[in-house]
Amino acid sequence: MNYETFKTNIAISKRELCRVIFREHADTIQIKTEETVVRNLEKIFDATLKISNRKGFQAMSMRDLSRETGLSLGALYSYFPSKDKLLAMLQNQRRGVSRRILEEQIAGAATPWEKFKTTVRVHLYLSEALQPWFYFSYMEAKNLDPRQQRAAIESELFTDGLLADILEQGALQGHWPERNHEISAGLIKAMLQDWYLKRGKHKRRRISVDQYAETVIAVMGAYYHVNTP
Amino acid sequence: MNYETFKTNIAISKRELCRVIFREHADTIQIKTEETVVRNLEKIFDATLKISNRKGFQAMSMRDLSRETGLSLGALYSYFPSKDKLLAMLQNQRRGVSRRILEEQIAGAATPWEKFKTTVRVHLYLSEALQPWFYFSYMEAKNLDPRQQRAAIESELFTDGLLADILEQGALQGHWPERNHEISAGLIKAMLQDWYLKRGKHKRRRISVDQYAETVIAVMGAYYHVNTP
DNA sequence: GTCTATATACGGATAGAC
DNA sequence: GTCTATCCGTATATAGAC
Repeated sequence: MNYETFKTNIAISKRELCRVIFREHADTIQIKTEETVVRNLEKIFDATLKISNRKGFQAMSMRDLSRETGLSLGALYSYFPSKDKLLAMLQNQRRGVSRRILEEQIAGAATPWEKFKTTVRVHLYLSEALQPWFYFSYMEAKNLDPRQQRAAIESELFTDGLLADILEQGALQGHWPERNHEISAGLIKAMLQDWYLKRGKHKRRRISVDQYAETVIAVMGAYYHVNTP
Repeated sequence: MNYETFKTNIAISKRELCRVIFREHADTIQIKTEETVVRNLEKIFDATLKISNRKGFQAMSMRDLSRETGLSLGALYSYFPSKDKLLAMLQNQRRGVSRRILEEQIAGAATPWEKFKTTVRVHLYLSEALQPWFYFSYMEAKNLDPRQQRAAIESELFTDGLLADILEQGALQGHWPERNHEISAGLIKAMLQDWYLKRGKHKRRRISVDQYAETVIAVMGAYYHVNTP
């Protein structure tokens, strides 16, 4: 698998994400025509991510958002009840989709090493396809209310746990030596997150997501004594 | 070297940092008695980091800061001319100190591998000693004005360059094989930054900074075929 | 040096016309 | 569905007393 095949197979369009969000928030969204809502939600989310990722969600005023989307203040408020809820809408959905795709893809891998490589690649590919969403949910996590902050932390620990379990499995099955798999998982996660946190840097250096994935795999392969070509 | 010895040898007290900041900003600080300024700056910085690292610098109001420091709004404004300048004061100083200490320590190491290990350890030890400052300057970098944002990016690239140079040197001297050292340096940096970005997680898992340092060194040692005990 | 009181602007959010 | 006009709270920053 590489990024190209992933993109065509998965097709997680922003459009689709917006449609899901609309269905889940039909109660708080005042407009009822699905096509209109999806079209405008996409505009709103794009604009929010664009402005927030430059100067922070708190620093983005509703007037900024109005200017960027071309919608009036009043119109904006018929798509979400408050600025805080807008934040929550953006945060939750991305996590659910990522988790589902990640689990589906891992299930298709046979050995622990295959599972490991799949996790690394799929995580990177997801964050590549939805970079502004990933960046946003990392940087704005602390602006959530306590309840949702717990959800964000749990989600962080979920990937860590996934990776640690795979590494543990491989050690139990004798594919590689024992290590502190919890620390390893944390280090891998750090490398995966750096891909979307420093996107500008990687772009400037002309590093492709596939090249990055293979390097992360090679580094951990060496540490776990897995022979890689 | 371990964290204990580092801490006693270096003694980068917050107090000292505040004193340097005072001297550099003597023109904009209205109060002139050094002892008073240093004492209050320490209170102000501690409070700013505490509040900002919880809910973000933008979300911290001057009234929050007044409450936390015990100083009135009026008093606060005699220590800095605007909230933005306060942000800048916090950002700049930390970088200068870190860079100086890092370069001093690396100069004392003989081989590329020793230099590498020193860089990893010193970076982690610095961020351990000044965790709130490191976290803050990472998370709030985007709130700086463009001029200072460039300085922050340069500082990011400086550590990357330092690491890449060391790795390059080692390859040239035949200590290890050729690799894409630029990517390697980025991955290492990501692991180093994760230490202060996810401090809560590491604390909960009872991972010590020394244990973390040795794991990062072991991982990259394996990738670069360096024999580690 | 530090305080209280206040000027002034800008923020989120809503009402009601079209 | 979308707009304009506006309410009202809270923000940063300053003036001037002590």
